[in-house]
Amino acid sequence: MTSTGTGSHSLADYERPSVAVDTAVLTATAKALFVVLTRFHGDLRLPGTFLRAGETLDRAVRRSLTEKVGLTGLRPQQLHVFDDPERDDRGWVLSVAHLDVVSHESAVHATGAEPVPVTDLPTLPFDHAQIVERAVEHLRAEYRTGADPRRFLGARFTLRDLQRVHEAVAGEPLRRETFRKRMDRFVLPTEQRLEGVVGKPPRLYRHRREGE
Amino acid sequence: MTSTGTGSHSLADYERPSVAVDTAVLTATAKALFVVLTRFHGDLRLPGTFLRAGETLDRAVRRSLTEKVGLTGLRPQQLHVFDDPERDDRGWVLSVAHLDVVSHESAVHATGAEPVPVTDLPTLPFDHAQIVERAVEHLRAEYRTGADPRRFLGARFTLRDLQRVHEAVAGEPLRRETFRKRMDRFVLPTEQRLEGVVGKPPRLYRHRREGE
DNA sequence: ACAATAGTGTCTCTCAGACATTATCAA
DNA sequence: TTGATAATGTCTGAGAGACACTATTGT
Repeated sequence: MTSTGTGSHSLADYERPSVAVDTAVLTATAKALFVVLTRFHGDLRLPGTFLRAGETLDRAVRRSLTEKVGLTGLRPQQLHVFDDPERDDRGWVLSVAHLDVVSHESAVHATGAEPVPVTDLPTLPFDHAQIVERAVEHLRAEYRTGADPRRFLGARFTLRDLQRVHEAVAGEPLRRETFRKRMDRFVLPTEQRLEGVVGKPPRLYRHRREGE
Repeated sequence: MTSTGTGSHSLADYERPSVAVDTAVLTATAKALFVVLTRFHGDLRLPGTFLRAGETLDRAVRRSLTEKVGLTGLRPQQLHVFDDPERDDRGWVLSVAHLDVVSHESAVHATGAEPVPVTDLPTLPFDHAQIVERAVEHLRAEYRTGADPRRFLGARFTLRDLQRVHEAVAGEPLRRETFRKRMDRFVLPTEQRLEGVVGKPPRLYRHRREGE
């Protein structure tokens, strides 16, 4: 909107909700997808905070991640607003759910962060379980559209490593040959190979640039 | 969330934003997609309102549509939260953008509603142009997944009419034979035909039910 | 007869899935 | 030499796009 209809109303006429942000920070290893939880009064939950005056949602998310789990430099993305008036017994609180992604190493080393496999979640408060579910589904949709849109891997990578990222995101094994063919559109082979490994040395690939 | 971190804070410690809802109500004719605008102080804009205490976003959207454009019985869907602290010079106002859909007839007859083709929008205030853009993109994505997910058409319809709906949503002409084959998964032919028309009388189709 | 619309058939292309084969390393 | 991994080739089936053809009506 923002129209009050007649103009006779002012913003002060309406009771205002508290607005919080809660973020599912996902990481991927070769074996599974993890979500970063943090401990509050002994229980695990998603990191979150209240939105402050003059602050954007994006900034509130990044501030909460810095404060709660010591993670920075991220690209939060909105997922959904949870708006049940009864969802928080302390009062009227809307929560804007977000998704973000970090490398697994950052998550493991961050103080206050406890990465947990998304397939093995503890009981979470509020709508946090739904948020994780939406975040995973969103990430899966993203990874159906490209090689490594969230850049879990570096500039050069083997197709095997890329496949393991996709398997972690998808939560199921993928056929090797089909996967390679599907990635053909998104990656280009380089002349480099990874040396000193068992088996034929794998070629390193890079992301395909605009119209290559 | 909603975690305050230490527990020493209460909800009252934080300034709270006003929260509004703004809705892009879309309609489709054989020729184009329309969005329902309403006039406020002489200018066109999307219908919207402020969220009230104890109200869900969904209810606020439906209330605003009833009040502003006389439309009811809809299924609003969240699109995005617009959160620029400076977006409304009356104060700190978040807007939760929504999408909804009505038949073109309802929109034309509704008092206060002015349907405008989405390809020919006037200048809109706030983020309303972005909201329309997101709504159209969302509707297009929906119509790529089924025959008539938003039920612009009735229980029985010709494939020609269905194609026209899809063309209005997509904003471009579609190939007839390809379209028919694609719809094969979603619709079933009935024995009825539409009589009294020029050319071979078209068969009426219906939506395919669970596992037909 | 003719124009107009509905509906079907065929061919090609692309892509996914499944299977087989070749290539190149370490141990 | 053997085991492990990388990379390629081939076949089949599904679906999209393009084109041609038949069917059935009103005028």
